[in-house]
Amino acid sequence: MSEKKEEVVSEALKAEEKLRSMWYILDLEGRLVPLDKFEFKGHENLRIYSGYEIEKDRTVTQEPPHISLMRSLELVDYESASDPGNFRYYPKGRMVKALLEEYVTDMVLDYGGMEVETPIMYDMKHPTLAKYLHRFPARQYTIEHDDDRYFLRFAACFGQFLMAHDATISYRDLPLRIYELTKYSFRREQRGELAGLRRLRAFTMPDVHAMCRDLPQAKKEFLRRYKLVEDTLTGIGFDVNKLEMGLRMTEDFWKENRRFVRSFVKRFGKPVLLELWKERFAYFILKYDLNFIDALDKASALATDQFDVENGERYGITFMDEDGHEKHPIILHCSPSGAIERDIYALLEKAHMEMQEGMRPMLPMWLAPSQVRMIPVSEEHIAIAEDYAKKMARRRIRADFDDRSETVQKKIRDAEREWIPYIIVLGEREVGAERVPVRVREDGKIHQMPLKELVSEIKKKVKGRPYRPLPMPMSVQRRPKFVG
RNA sequence: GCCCCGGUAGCUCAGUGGCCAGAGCGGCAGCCUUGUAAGCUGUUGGCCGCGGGUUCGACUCCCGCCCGGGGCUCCA
Repeated sequence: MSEKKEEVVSEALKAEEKLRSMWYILDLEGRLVPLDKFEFKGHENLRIYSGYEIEKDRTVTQEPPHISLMRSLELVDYESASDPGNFRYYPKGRMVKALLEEYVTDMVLDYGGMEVETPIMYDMKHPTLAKYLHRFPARQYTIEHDDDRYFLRFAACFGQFLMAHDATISYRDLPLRIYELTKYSFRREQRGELAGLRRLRAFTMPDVHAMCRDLPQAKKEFLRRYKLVEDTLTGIGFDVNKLEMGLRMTEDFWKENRRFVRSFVKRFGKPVLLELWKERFAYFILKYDLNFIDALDKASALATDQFDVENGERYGITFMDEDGHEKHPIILHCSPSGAIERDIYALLEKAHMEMQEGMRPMLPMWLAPSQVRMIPVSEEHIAIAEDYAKKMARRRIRADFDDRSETVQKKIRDAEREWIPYIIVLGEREVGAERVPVRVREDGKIHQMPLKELVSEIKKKVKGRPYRPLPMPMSVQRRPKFVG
């Protein structure tokens, strides 16, 4: 091969390959238990996450259930005209994603994050970045233009650090919290690692950094951020108690901060997988991630936070301390929800698992593309259905009406297949009636109630979450089919 | 990236080394005027993933590529 294309493989990638580390379970009593000694009974997901699974019979190797769901619900789809791992979002999917983006952003702003926006591509020759590239275990997309070579960011760190480098910061400003929702972060993952929405090459990641004065302040901030993580994941619709924590740190950090680490695990409330490194090979000395276990027993990280002791110096980020000396901050890197796409993946997988348990699969109420479907019994009732839908829309509820010339049964079936939480059939009996028959997906029963009551029930369920209007026409008749 | 499996209509899928490649769903047209998970009839619709090769003849066999899934690995 005369013109072999040199691939930029970061040193961190190579370093990781020969990394020496030890694995334990750190339990609630603060004991370090080697994996083969830990009693996993009652901690099945931790066993799966730890990779300590005894050969399970998986004769059927199947594709993750969220893949057919993301398509059949018309949320997301492959785009074969792009690079693999770059997806298209249909109107409903865009709405779900936008709501998640807004929600996570709201949470971070509440926490005190200052939202910024930075470029998505950077000069490979930039001295600071070139070094950082080699500290991050990811493959880049590169863009060449004449003699210049750029890479697409794989996280929000670059822009924020360069910004912080130029800022004048006093110790009084710390912890300094900077936030960006990267749309997108790009990582050119190995082809075989891509899987539906679980692992992409372009993804949307909220990234909050906190510049801290010293280790004690960083530890305090770290715990505050853990609350942000917990609240965000819970607010999205996850049960944090069902996630598994991976904690990684250097042996030195463990030795010097045992009490802190133990109390953190206690705070989490379950035993965690702990990886100890003999020496620091990465830019961080501690990191954790919260992992979701999907329908096929695959684990993938959602939220994460890290203690970075290297980039303050590498990027020349300084603050003026009380003693009049310039110092480098410790930087915490956190994604409170993990990638937004991955949240969608996890929500779909969760719904699938619930379906297997005999429940009707649903998205959280605030994310349901259509929350209420009005079904007129015959043509004469379309007007009332439309009227009711509009009434609800005025109360910021996503309601629509099925004005197609189909049987009531067919329309109900279709609404159920869309996972619509509430279905109301409207006919002669409902004209001028006080109450309407609401078919509630959650319990599968029909509840007679005034529209008003349904409005307040929905309001209660979506409280504190952002709102977006119906992402398509209110008339079901007037909607294209994006999939099948 | 490597190994294995797959790609046929918008969707799900059947099919054969050779006459015009099939079904269901969907779309469209008409009928029906519907009461809590699929009403009836008709009709439309296919570079059989792309390129090359073998062959009298390829959707079918071979090679390469692209796309998807699984495994290895890895992460948000």
